Order: sequence, then structure tokens, then C-alpha cells
Amino acid sequence: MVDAEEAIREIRSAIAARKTIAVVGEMEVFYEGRSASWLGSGERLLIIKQDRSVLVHRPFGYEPVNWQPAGSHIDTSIENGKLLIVSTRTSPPEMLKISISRIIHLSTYSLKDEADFQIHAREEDMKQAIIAEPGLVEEGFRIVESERRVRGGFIDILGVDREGSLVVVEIKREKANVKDIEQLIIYSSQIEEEFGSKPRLLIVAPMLTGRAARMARILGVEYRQLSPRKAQEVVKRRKGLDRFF
Amino acid sequence: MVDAEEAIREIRSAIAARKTIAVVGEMEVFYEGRSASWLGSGERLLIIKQDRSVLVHRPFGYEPVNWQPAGSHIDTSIENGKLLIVSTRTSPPEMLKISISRIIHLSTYSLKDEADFQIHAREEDMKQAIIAEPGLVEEGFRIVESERRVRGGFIDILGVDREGSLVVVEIKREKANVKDIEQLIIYSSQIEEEFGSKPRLLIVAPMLTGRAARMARILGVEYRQLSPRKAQEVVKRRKGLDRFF
DNA sequence: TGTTTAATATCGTTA
DNA sequence: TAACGATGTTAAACA
Repeated sequence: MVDAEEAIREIRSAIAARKTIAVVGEMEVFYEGRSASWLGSGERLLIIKQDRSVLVHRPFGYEPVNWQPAGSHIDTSIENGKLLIVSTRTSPPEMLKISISRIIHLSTYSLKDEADFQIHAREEDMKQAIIAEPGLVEEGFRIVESERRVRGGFIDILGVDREGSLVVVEIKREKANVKDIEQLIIYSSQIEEEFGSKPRLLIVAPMLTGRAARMARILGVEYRQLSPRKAQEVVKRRKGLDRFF
Repeated sequence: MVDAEEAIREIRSAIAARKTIAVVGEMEVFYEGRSASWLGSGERLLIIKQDRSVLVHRPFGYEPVNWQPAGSHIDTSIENGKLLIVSTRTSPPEMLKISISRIIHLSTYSLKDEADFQIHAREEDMKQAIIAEPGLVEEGFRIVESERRVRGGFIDILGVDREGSLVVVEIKREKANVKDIEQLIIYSSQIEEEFGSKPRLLIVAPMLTGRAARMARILGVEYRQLSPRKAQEVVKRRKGLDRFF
């Protein structure tokens, strides 16, 4: 249990020193900006990070109930004996106000964390795998272009099959749905306009939703199964080979 | 600074008692599941909530670097003198492993938070505003149906103008883009199939992207300006009137 | 359970 | 700055 006067001194100096602040206490939270929200009094965890991002976490759920991203301006004051923390940013104009009526715990830390975060098996890995091994799409497939710009978006991969027909390839790292099939149809008309002939349409994904599978059959969209994990293995194997040669 | 043996006892009993746990310390983090990630050693804040959701926060940035949602299973152990916390869930199969080499601070809390969270100015508020006051779309506009299911999605609002022509209305709470315009075109063909005549297409949003504005002009999609905040005011005013009558 | 949509989505990349 | 797509998106609504 910490006094508001004492707390405000500690928080102010911690913000100035770019420390990370954790406050456990009873608080009300107001937000106004792109939307507007109000949260009545309850016991929560407030985090102010060294980059001045602010998070209010309830004792349940993955997401913060309210927040403000890095770089916003933080003001502290005491109002009716309560510790008031106001975070504002200008673009977009947003304001987060936290009124703390009781402080259960307050601590500040100078945390050092310079480690590199590595993540794999994303859609980008799937694309790289196909570029490295076009045979993943089908025997004789060759890449013409990746990330080709068309009206309404980008074609993940544009290629040619062994017969010389153009193939538009759309990649999804998760289950592909009706929207993804429609996306291919939209690209198809653009490619036809430009090249004068209908391309084959192909969706690469670990699976399709039932509705998407039906729609694909109706509209003549082909499907090749590929999971991000398998793609990642292909990329890794390739890298090994590249180093070898 | 807390010993690993002491920490594991405290964490285990806190999980059993459904308390919220905060650990500040030096840790490595591994994740494997839909994707896979590795994060080398650094000083971070680990939160385990009463619903067993797990968050690992670096000292910067709004998002947790790694996490596990509510309801996952948590195992604790000591390996080479380090406190090991492993959270697993089955659907989808995912595993988060946190290896804590040094504990700077550990505390547990029984937090009580039953307050109601209220939020306004969402897309739903815009739809309700139009339903309450169809004149927001245009003079003489009448609602036929909201959330009408069509192939590839739902039509936000289907209505009729004063001449009796069908109008498909798409609502966006933020700047509308090319994809949103395309969405309307797709709906249009469905409505034409069903009713035998081309509907008018109308996008309601606070603004359009430059590209979307151009595309709307070309494709004959009309635009009505409405912001979520203005919509919210209309809803509020209406509620006041409803109470009066 | 499966599917779809909204979100103060956030974040990174590119023009 | 604006636009645009990916995300371990998450979370809620609906069939």
C-alpha cells in the first residue's frame, strides 16, 4: 500500500529515467479517441514501459482492456486524493485517463533487453519456399514474378506451367476462405486484360474452408496443399544447400 | 531476487488459487505451434493471469512478444537451476516455454475486477444510427434488411431509395479502401442475380482513400460521409427520444 | 465446431 | 504521410 503523493514522485522520476513501471491497484479507466470507452472501478495491473506505451490489464484475458501505444505523452497529477495518469497522443488524437484510488503495489525497473526475436513459418516463408523450389506448386512450374501489382492488390506469385500457360498463385498460411478465392477471380480478370488469355488460378494453403472448397470447384480454382511448417523446412534445407555449393 | 525453489512453490500455489502472477526477471522464450519463435535472454515482465493466460512483455512496445491465451495448461519445473514455465494448449496445438535464469521480482495477487466495460463509436453504432435514422443515408431512404447473407459475406444494410431502387449499403468506421469498394461490386452481382436489376451501391464511411475514391467514381459506387462519433450522437439522441415517448 | 467479421486492431513495408 | 497486407492476429456473433 503506497500513498498517492509518494507514488506520483516515484512514477514521475521513473518516466523521466525511462524505466518500466508496474502498478497493481484499484482504478477507473476512460478512453476517448478513435472510439470511446469507460471502465468502472476494479483491481488491475497498469504497465508503463520505457517507450511510454501504456497497458491496462484486467486479471483475465489476453488483451489489455485499454492502452496507448509508444511515444504518447504522459501527465500525472493528484485529483481528490486519487492518482491520475493521463496519456495523450496527437495522431490520431487519443486520450487515456487512469484514475487510481488505491495502490496495492508499485515498482519500477530498468530492464535491459536487447535480444533478437526470431520467428519462422510465416506466409513469407511459404513464398520463399516456392521461389526456391517451384516444383512445390507442380512439376515444371516456373516463376515469372512475385508481388506483381494489380488493381486491388498484389499477386503473390505469377508463373508459367509446363504448357506455357500463365498461373496466378495466391498463398495463405492458414485455412483459405471464400474471400481468398474471390481475390483470385479479381486478379484473373486483370491478367486476362493485360495478357489476352485467361490464366490458371491456384491457391496454396494448408487447407480450405468447406465453402471455399465448393466455390473453388465451381469457379475452376485449383488447390495445392502446403503448410507453413513444411515450407519452412524446404527453406531451411535450401539454405543448407546454398551454403554447400 | 528470489530463489528458483522458493519461486516455484509460490507460482504453483498461486496458479492453484487462481491468482494473478507477475514475474520480472531475465528469461529466454520459445514458442512452437502455428508458427515458431525464439527469443534470447533478456529482462522482461511475465504475467500469468487467473484464467491462465500468459503474457511475456519486453520493456518496449504495445504487444506481448509471446503469449498463450486463457485456458491453457501450465507446467512448472526447475531445469539446470532455471525456473521453467511451459504453457500448452491443444487447439490449435501450441507450446510456450519460458526459462527464467534470474528473478528480479515475483508477486501474486487476488484481484477483484467485476466492472462493466462499455465502449462506443464502433461500426455497430453506425449501423444502429442508420437503422434509427435512415435519412442519414439520404432523403426517403428505407431499410429492407440488415446483415443479409450473400455469397462471400454479409450486406451491412439493404434498402430502397425514394424511387424504389434497391440500395446496397456498406459501412466502414474508418477510411474505406479499394477492398471495401470491391466488396460492394461482388454483392452487386449477387443482388442483381436475385432481384433481376442492378442495385445502387453506396459506401458510408468517415472518408475514402484516394485510390478508393477513384475506383468508386469509375465503378459508380456512391459515397456518404458519416463518422462513428456522429453516429453515436444520433443513437444517443434517439435513445433519449424513445424514453420520452 | 466451423465460419465470418470487427477491432482504438498493431506492425512493418513501400510509394 | 498514406496505403496496404500479414498477423501465432484476438474476440465475438452466428449457423
